[in-house]
Amino acid sequence: MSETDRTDARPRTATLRDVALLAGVSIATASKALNGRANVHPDTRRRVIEAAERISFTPNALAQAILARQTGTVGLLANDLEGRFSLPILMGAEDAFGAGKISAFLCDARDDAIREQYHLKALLGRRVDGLIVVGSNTDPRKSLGRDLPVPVVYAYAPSTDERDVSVVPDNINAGTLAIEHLVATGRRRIAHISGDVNYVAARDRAAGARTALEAAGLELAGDQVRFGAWSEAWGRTATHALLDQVPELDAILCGSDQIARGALDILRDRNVSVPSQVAVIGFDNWNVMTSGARPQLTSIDMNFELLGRRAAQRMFDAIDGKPATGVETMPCRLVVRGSTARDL
Amino acid sequence: MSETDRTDARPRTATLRDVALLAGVSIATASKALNGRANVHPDTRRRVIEAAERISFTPNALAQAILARQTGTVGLLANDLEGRFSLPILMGAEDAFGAGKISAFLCDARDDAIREQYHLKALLGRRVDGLIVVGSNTDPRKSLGRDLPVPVVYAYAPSTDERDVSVVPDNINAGTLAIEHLVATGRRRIAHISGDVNYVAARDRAAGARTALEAAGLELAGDQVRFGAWSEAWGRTATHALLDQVPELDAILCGSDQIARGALDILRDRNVSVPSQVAVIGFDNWNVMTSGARPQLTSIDMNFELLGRRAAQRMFDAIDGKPATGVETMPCRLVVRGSTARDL
DNA sequence: AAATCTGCCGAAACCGATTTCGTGAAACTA
DNA sequence: TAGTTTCACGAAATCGGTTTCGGCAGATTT
Repeated sequence: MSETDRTDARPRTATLRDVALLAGVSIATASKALNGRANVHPDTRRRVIEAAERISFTPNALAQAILARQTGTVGLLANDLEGRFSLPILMGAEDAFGAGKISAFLCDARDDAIREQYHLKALLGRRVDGLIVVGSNTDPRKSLGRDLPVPVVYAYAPSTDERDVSVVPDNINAGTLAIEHLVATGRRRIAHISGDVNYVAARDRAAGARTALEAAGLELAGDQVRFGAWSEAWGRTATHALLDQVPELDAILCGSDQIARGALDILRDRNVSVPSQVAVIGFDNWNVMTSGARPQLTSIDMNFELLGRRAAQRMFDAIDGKPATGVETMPCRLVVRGSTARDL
Repeated sequence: MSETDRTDARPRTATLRDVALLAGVSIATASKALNGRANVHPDTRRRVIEAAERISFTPNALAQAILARQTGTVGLLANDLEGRFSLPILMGAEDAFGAGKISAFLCDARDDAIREQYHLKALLGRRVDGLIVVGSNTDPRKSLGRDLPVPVVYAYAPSTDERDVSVVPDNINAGTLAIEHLVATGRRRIAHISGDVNYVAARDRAAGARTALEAAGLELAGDQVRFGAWSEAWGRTATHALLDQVPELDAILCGSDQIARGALDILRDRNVSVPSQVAVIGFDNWNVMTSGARPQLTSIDMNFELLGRRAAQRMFDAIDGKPATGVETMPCRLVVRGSTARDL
């Protein structure tokens, strides 16, 4: 104990050689004993294991990796500064990796192609077994290329190259889910405020909503989707205009939780009761937005953890066996709260 | 090109040996040529470099690390599921690591000691050069121990062991900054709503605020700090009670941006004008909270990136040279927006 | 007693790099 | 021309593990 006390003289980490020496066996035998290989006498094995514990030996994963040609690491190449998507995805991936034989490098390229290439190079140098690329939004993004030495899975934002593997949330389904919920709770005059029309996510959600409306024999209140920005401010602006134009509406489908927060604020300002007069629903199920709202906000959860798990799964499939191709969409999930449920 | 087309037969990654063979030199010479070592003929060097590019050779960082006894990796052991703190800290650390010679493993222990030990073991096995431990709140946390083979820096949450190195935001200073700003803008009857009193952050901010109030010769409006929860709901509840008890107040210091959002909502409900009648200020400067508020919310930024940079710095100091000890506090930063500035 | 089998162990090769040191040829000096 | 220096290069050791293969006891068979 006294020899580890000096903070300024870190002792060399124990090596297998040290274990072997201490146990009085060869390095080869020590290795076999610790890895549960056959043809080691029980007594010998016990001695080796004790020796290893005594000097708290931890096998050098680098040395193992260089032999096995597998590092047990993956690279997570993210572009969303906030980690809004990449962190849940990382969690999901970590779960999928199982008991944790795998560690993840997290890099943020900040939507900069140069930085991305840079990190890519670094990750390949570290011989990651695979890569998960997380976009900053659901718009398709440029492929990293098809001649990489490791499998790549694109999560959240699909690759533009159809031969790549992509896993994305099903925004169309999300729009449908939202409308179906509103219709099921008796709403008939439903308006739609969304974010930037240049985003595929905005258009897909709108498309899904339109389909569901048609299926229910309804028309969109206010004639058209009001595209704008992904902000509370836009939610407020649009809701004002909407209420002026369509005073009789009984539900607002909002393209994001933030837009929904804006809508809720204006409804309250104008003494429109939620949910009794008007229901409000958002997308993303971002806890910080939904739980603080008055009333709490019903939202469509994009299932990022599921997305991450699936992406990890796809990576493994590619690593050992047959790689898939194409874009796989993952279902979303309705989370009902006070802004749509009259009896909550 | 045709040989890399087959997706199901990944070619072995190029090795230095391949480069040497292709350039017609020995492995040793190839290494020297690529690393800019002396005593290599210019022509030879050129040949080697060309060969390396031809087969897009990337040196195996694992092999390098095993020799150098330095992996160029660090472990980030986080506990905040949302990544609210650990991600900015990771960014700051990445910046501090310079041109990117260093990659970071991100692990989330989810505030579970078992999981933490597990990840710790894995990271040590991968021979990280150092560890940064990020807590889920600013309360002191248990040390990982003093007999680890690598330096550890605790960020956001300090270690309970004073011999460890910790870098935390200066919550006392944050409270002072907030009050000074309110006083400087002419506020005199300032109330304080904060979060869970069990959190050191809440108490420290309150202490800093009290000091600044006394320095200005003021007393807290409403007699005492109203501790509660870190939520919008508590912000609303407390603001209601506060306005009933102290109708003449002209500023509310809120323990977090979320509490501040709640306060703003109630002020608006009760037709109290912000900032002309009452100023509101929050902590954390969480963009999603501040920018959507009406008016936009003045807040104290805890400088997480700076924190991360400093933590990384401390780690390097410990790696090569003299390790520091004790808790270092980092200054915070006032960000003025419409909720306190009459002319914004 | 000789021949065969079995179980346990260690020597050595290997992974992919870096670095030290020795060797041979060319270029210099005397 | 003989002796010395300089330069370019390669053989080999090294890092920390895993795995193959051969050898040597001791036990079993004939």
